[in-house]
Amino acid sequence: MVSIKKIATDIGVSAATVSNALTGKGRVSEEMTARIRSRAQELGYRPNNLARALKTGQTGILGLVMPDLTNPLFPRIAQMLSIAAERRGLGILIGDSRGSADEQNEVLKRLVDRGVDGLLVVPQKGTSPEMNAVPLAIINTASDPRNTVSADHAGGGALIARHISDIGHRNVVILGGDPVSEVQQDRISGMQSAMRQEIRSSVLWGDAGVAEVAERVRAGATAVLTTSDLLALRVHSELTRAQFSVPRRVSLTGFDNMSLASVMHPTLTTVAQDVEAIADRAIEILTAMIRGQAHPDTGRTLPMRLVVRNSTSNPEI
Amino acid sequence: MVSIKKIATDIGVSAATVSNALTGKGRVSEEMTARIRSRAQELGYRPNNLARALKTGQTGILGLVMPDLTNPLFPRIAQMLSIAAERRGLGILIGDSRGSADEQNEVLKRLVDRGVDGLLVVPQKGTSPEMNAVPLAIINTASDPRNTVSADHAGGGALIARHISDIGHRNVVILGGDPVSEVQQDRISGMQSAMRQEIRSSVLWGDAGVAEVAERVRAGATAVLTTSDLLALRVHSELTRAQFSVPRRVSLTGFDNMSLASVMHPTLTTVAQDVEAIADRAIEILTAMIRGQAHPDTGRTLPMRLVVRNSTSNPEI
DNA sequence: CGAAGTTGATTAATCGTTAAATCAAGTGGG
DNA sequence: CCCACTTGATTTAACGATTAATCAACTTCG
Repeated sequence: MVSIKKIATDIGVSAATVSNALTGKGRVSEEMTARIRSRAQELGYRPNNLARALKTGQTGILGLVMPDLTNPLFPRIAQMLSIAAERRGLGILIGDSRGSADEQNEVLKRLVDRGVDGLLVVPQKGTSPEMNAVPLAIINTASDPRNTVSADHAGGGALIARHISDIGHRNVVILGGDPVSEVQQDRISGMQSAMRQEIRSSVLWGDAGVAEVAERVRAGATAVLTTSDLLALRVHSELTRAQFSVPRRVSLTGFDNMSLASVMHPTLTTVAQDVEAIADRAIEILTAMIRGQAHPDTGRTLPMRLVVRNSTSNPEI
Repeated sequence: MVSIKKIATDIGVSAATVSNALTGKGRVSEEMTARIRSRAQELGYRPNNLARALKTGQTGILGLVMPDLTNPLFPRIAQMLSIAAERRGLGILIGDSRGSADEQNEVLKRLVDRGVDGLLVVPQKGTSPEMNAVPLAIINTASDPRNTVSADHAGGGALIARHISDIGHRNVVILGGDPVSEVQQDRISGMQSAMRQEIRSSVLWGDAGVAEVAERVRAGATAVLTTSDLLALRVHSELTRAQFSVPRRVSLTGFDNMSLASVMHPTLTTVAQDVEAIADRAIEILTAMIRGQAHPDTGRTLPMRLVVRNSTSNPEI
């Protein structure tokens, strides 16, 4: 490996001068800078980030902790984060917080031990990660607004509910996956708050809820609003089994606009998060915190977008 | 931050002794080791991995490069790799090789610059990553057997084809996503080689292929074998639109056993990769290479498993 | 009892880079 | 012509660990 010292002795100058020339920091003459730069180029010099990090205390690496990569939305977030980080010359070290909240904190510690400058966390449902060794940005939970970047889940719920309400439904079922998830709670309360007074709605949860949906439709519900596309797909199976046609007999909506939403039959009405914007803002806010600055967008949620497809229509009378 | 030196002066011993006591390397008395260990514990000492890495030349970090996280199988691989790595005390730095093969090589370089000890690569379709600075393990492409860990895609194709053939189909359509992908080619050639002589089969590709499937069924095909679950879902939409019932009129199979396979309607017959085993072996082989050893399993593929669900049945006659 | 070996610790160098302090030489001004 | 200032480079120390070499103090044994 070719080091700064090699270049130095090579040109006959001190290591400090080489460092200064390459980083443009100290005082080096134009001419010397040029000579050093070109020699570095020739030798194929690549700075040793470990040594640099040891000295400066900054690794240029962010830790990313996700609860469960099987949720298809998270990989998209991870990818966008990775792109946003790379654009700023930062790397991303991943940690998996499967299992308990304790495990989550363990992973955070491990990442800090590895020298990350900051942490990006999509928290386990219902947990609030703590770490004071380095700055920390939380993604996608609206609960803690200090350092959180999140889609406006409640707003998204409202969009869906207004759509359903606008096209004439008056008796709807809301289905959530897990009441522990604050995200899902936000989505549901958004739905509820946006529905006009005259609409009858009730909330079901989890596997039991999925099993009960057909019953509710039989009892008069004309629309099923779920908190995830995957849940919607499962409901669709149940409805098909029970011989209820979507959207003719019952309208169905998802959440998150995953790839399957445009590919299932019928295609699914849902709301989309602007994942790219979330990732970008998360990195922006975190790097600002690392620099010790406050970021103006901290705590503001990002709007969601209604995507109307073929799984919703007027209720038949 | 509490360093080794702090502990040293604290106890009144040299830094080297502390290092030896903590790592268990040099010669330190039982008693002194105990004292040092407990003091380190008290102070909450955490070794600085950067400093250690600088000296030893090993960071304990592996680079992971994936082509496209939107493919839902990759996140599962990433997660399993992350778990397998963590179990061995290793970290994973991610890089996204979206775009060209050039980009892929850029990412590899960046990771090496950051000091990774080795690289795990799921290559872009049709590319073969090169990097001689550090050991490199390739995942899921059978093309280059030296340092490759892969499911037995051809074997998986054979499993599916044999199943279809066993239950009586004699006229099948094979549908691939992209002929550039060697994985998909392997799957398809596996299907073809396992089908009995008397079976008529033809291969379609991509969007045009999806559009043509219904036509082929109308012309007498009774089964559609695809190279991915997502593709199968799209085909299912087309078939439904064309009023062909699955599996009554036509059987349909996917590949990879993604979560949607068990949740769509009808549930999808497919083949599963043992992702955990692949991840584990990949890490195992890579760490062996890093230690400079050869691993006995290098180049052997891992068997796939047939998962029969409701999308396949006897052809109606 | 002296040579050789063992034990438990210390010293000093090093990994590659950065940064503050220092220094030599040239420049300009009064 | 001398003092103050600027420029361009060097020295030196440090970041936090590891490791080879060294050393003092005991053991052991012929």
